[in-house]
Amino acid sequence: MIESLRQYVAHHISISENEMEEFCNLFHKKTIKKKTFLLREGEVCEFEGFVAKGLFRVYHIDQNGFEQILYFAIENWWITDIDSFTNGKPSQLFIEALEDSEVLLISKKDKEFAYAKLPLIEKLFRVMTQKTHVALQRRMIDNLSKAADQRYLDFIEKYPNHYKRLTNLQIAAYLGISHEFVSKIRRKIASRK
Amino acid sequence: MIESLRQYVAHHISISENEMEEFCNLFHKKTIKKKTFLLREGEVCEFEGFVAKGLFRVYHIDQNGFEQILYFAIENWWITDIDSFTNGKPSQLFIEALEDSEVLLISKKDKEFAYAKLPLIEKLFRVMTQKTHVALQRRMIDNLSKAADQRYLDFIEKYPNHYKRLTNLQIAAYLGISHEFVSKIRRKIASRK
DNA sequence: TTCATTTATTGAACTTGTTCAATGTTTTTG
DNA sequence: CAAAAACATTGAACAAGTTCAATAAATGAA
Repeated sequence: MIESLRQYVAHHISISENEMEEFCNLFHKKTIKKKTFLLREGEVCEFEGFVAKGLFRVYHIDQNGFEQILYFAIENWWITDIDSFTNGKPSQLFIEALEDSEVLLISKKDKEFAYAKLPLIEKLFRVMTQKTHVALQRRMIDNLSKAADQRYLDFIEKYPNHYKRLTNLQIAAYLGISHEFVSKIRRKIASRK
Repeated sequence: MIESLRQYVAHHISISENEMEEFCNLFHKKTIKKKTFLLREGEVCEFEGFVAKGLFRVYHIDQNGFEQILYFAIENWWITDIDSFTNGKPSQLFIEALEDSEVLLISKKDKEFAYAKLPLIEKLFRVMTQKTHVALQRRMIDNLSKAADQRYLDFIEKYPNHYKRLTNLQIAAYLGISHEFVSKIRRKIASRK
């Protein structure tokens, strides 16, 4: 399963086999069962994780008990609470496996070691963070401008692989609408075909 | 006006006077009049800018001609289109001065030069990008969970200095609601005091 | 200062999305 | 396999936010 991480790294930067080995050795494998948590609100996030297998949701629960899903992470995605991880603050987020999953975790200390020893790793994470940020900007704009049915269509078009593995409830919490309304959108879409 | 950039840098990292000088010399001053553009949709964003004075809006115009404001930048904020700047793509954004403003611009080449020569500068931008990202995550969650009136209240509480310098129309485009509804929210708030 | 332009307010009718409750369907688990 | 639990669908009543149009207020430029 470390193989998928190697491929991810090789796809983004060119480093020697030795460096690759050294970097990948900083990660620890963790197997995590469906419906269990990698992180809960209040805990300090001590890891950055690469999803080798499975599906996670990263979400927040507001004062009224509603969930907002920040993102879903499948194979080759990274999961962490950046704010908690980098600043050592208690997290406001939950990270939960939605399927039996496997994840490769790196600690803060080891990540800093990697930055210091392997400058290209700094580049790897910088590029990744940037991409994530651009995607979130795009999502913000779409949320500000598009109606729920369009956002639903965009979601299933943009993430066809996620979509099949998610329930209406989860998609609703990502789109910021009620799951009943997701049902109604589906019906409407089906009827106009 | 370079003084405000020096202060910003000094506040985030510890570098020598020589390094500070070298870094700050990579920036070019630009004075920009109210209602003029630093970037328009379709152009490639060739700069990263530090606002020394004034106020900018960074926004997108959708297919229906509606504006979505990604953020407002006042003194000590940075402005750029990361996606366009880092990937050399045509921008989907507009950056417009809402007041007569002064901005310090650095080119991509000079920024890379700084990264190569002054490792702490890499840290500076990494921390900044991270903060920006965390703030956007927070905003995303709030947009998913909170009603417009609460978002309006949060906005004026969080950005009291922006608020005074903005019109209802601009705040509406940031919150993703109509400006008429901003009026109605204001009336409601005023009446319950 | 004055006139033109932009911005803000208001109301009425409308659209989008929510809530609640009931029912049916699928998935999990012992 | 059967029972329980989780998930999905539907409708009716409601709430949140939009749209359009009219008017008032503020700002800016000559």
